[in-house]
Amino acid sequence: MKQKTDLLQGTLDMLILRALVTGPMHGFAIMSRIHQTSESALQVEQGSLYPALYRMEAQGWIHAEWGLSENNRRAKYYALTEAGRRQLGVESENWNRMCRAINLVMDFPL
Amino acid sequence: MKQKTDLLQGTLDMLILRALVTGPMHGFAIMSRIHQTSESALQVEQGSLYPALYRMEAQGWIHAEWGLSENNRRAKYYALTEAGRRQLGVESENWNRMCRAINLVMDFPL
DNA sequence: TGCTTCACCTAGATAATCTAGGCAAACCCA
DNA sequence: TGGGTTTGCCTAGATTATCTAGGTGAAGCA
Repeated sequence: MKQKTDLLQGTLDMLILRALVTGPMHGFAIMSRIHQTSESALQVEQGSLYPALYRMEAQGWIHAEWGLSENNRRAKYYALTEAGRRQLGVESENWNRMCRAINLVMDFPL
Repeated sequence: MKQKTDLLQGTLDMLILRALVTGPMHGFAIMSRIHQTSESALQVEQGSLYPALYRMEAQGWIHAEWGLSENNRRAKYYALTEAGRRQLGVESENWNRMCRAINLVMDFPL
């Protein structure tokens, strides 16, 4: 049985980029942010998050820097780059297009 | 580079089930139907469609029967079962929940 | 001292979809 | 009659994203 918290594939990068628009955050905070703003409907697993952050840093969409968290623990802060901001635009548009297309099919008159 | 026609993973079964609500159809027709009703935004590949149809028949969501197409060619007609109709409800609800959740994150105030 | 929470990391499994082929019959046209 | 195009079905293997299930270490608290 699938978990209801499974993400739609292809949306994780977009969600992370979107979370970072408000400013640099560390991985753990990104996780909680997505969980909270989605009203607990979305739960990103750590095993998905960290590889994604790596991928995205390699792509140049985000930039990492070690720092200290609010709780005085070492944490890696990720910040959106210019390329990341552009990528967010692309993915966001793509998402809207897909959403619309699927809803066209779903709402097609019987 | 990803094709813009790539489907969001997890939505294919739902789209097929939805297409069949209007009545039994063969695979080829399901493909065109989805393409048309989505205004060409969605393009299901045959290599995705047929395995999906098999999966879904094994699950008991659809029932297949050989027949003749409008063009007088042999074609396998798929019909929605009762279980398939229920499944469509489940997946449709799930899709709406996910959509809403993602949009909550995307539209979160800065 | 020991438990819990925060925070990061990774290997391997899982599963959905796509790529890229192939087959056969019907129709059309020369 | 023969060849090309369209219709329609099928499959093996690659790709890729995400999850599962483990792990580490340091901070804070009792």
